Amino acid sequence: MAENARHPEPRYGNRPTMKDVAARAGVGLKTVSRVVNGEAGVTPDTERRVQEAIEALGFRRNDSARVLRKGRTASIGLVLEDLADPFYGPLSRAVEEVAREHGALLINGSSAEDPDREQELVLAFCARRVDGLIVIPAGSDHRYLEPEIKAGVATVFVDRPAGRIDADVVLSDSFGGARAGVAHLIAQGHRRIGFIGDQPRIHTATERLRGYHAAMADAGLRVDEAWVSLGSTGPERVRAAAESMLAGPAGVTALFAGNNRVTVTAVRVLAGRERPVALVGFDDIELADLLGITVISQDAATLGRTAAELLFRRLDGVDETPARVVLPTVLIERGSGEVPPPVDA
Amino acid sequence: MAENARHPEPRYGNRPTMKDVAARAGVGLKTVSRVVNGEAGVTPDTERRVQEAIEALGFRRNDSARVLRKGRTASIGLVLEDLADPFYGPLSRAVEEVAREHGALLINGSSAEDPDREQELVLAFCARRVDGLIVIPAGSDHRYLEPEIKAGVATVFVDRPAGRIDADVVLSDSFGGARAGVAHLIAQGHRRIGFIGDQPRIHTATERLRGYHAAMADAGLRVDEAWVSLGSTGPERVRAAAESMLAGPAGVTALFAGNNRVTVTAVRVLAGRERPVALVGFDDIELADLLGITVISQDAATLGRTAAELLFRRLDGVDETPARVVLPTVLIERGSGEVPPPVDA
DNA sequence: CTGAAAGCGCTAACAT
DNA sequence: ATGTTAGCGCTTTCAG
Repeated sequence: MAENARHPEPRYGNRPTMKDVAARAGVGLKTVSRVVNGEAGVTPDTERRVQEAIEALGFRRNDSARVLRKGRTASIGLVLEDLADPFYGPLSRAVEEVAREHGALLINGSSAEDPDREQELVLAFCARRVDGLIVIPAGSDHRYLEPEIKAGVATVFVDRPAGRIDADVVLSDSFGGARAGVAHLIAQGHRRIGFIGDQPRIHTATERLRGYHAAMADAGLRVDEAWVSLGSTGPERVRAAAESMLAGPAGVTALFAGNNRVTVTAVRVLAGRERPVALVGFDDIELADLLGITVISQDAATLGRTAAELLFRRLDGVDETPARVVLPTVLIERGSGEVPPPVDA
Repeated sequence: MAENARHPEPRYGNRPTMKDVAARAGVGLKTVSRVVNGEAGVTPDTERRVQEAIEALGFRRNDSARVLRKGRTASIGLVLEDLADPFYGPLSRAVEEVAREHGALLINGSSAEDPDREQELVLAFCARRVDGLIVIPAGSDHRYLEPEIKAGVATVFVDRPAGRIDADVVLSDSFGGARAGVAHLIAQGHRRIGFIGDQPRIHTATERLRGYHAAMADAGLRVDEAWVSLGSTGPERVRAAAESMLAGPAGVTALFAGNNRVTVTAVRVLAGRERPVALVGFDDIELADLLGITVISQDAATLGRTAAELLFRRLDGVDETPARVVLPTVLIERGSGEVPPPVDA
């Protein structure tokens, strides 16, 4: 075995190569390659001998070398915000499923909503020569991707549009969804409605806020600036915002929560109050049915699947102008959004 | 541009290489390599020229070639059951975080609880020459991994032990957790307690069932076989199992749910009944606090982090005998588990 | 049906 | 400080 311990590092990853298999099977290198890749033109007998050598040696083709030669890696990269967020799990899974159908693997990365980290991940993926990229943007300037896209890396943005670059994008109808949700509250008789959303640099946050304003304007309702709060979706901030909006006799009688994180905290805050306050949240949540939470639902899995399908269409050579797909949202009435305002409000 | 359209396929991925950069900067290939990798021994002036060429050409190092030479890919593979399951998102994220600290990327795959698919994913990861592997086993025979492990692929199993192979494993204390949960119900006065769990081929399911039996035995309680049901965690099956256990005057007065999927359905079933039934579930769930669900909580993120740290310790050359880490669970009382049995039971 | 030779883009080892 | 050469393990090309 260790006949010649010359190598400074024994390279414990000293795996057998096609050359080794060829030597053992007494055939040429190319024949092994043919067998491994199921190419035609090998005698059953030769094939058997090669297979035996493969088994005996525990050979496994080195895809790095293969990639180097072929140019394609059969892998795609997905950069999202946080895999631990229940919104992104299903999205990622849907992307994986489509990738699998196309024989590709998925490399995942969480940007933690940090533009630098997004870029770092994207470029690392590009260095690995992923065939395509699905990005949920954290930053607002994606010009750094230009050379990559020019070099042929298919790219699709999801959930939020790319900044300063023209590329495919798949979105949920944040504007329309929020507008419908707020209109629903107005239809219950509410006139003082609060909006708590994510940081204003996040596209969906401002779109949903736009929807809120549109619905209020549609109904001819005034918006007090104290009713609107954008910022971190951390529990402390959301709790403070909600309590401030609800305070006093002229406090809001209904809340619109800008995303699932906000909804969760809002539910906790409202659960502790005697007077019922109406609530509609953007994004569905597990067990929201049992808690009776009315939501504007968007389908994360469909978002992911749509993006992935678009990506693979590009990889298959479709060369249309960048698409902008907007997926509809659905209002699901479960009770919390159907609470009327107090009679004395 | 297209001065010479000789190539049959224009290979739109015709990216610049170090050679191109070298030519443009008027330096040798190795100098470019030095600059790209931040190695010492380059004049500031030379470095600047190289950097300019890199910018101008949009060069990005091809890590496939690098990997081929260096032997390590700085990537690890994670095979889990389903990324869309709220239990695995945080686990995956924790693994990613540790990988990131070690400069490695994470490749994800969902086995969908299918042993063949697990193997397929694992072997695909190995072909990509991941440095290490974290596997949540779907199958019960992992001998197919022997050549890989022998070849130096560090491997850690999580959530369930590997089958027929000796390797590191990180588990939650399923047995102890279930035993404590059931003991808690017994302490409330329950004597007829049902157990609904996952398929018996899943290790955690049988371990939790063992815990159930242990707690019952500890209290000298008889177990009616009609009180135990293992199988799919799909809502229909769980609902049927729960309703059958609850039926009749001698039905169970309390339920122990074997995992988060089961708990969710159990909560829905119990919500529709007039007589209160106690419930303790294994795994915490978002919003369980608002719903007052008592659970045995296990920490998915810690599970993932522990496994990843173990993996990287192996990659750093630590060569101890395989470890078996068992993480404790915590009983969180929220109300549903503190309901006493009806007085007439 | 089979194999030898070239080369994918990079890094290691050795010049200069 | 910089360049040259060889070769990682595979696929491609072309010759037997």
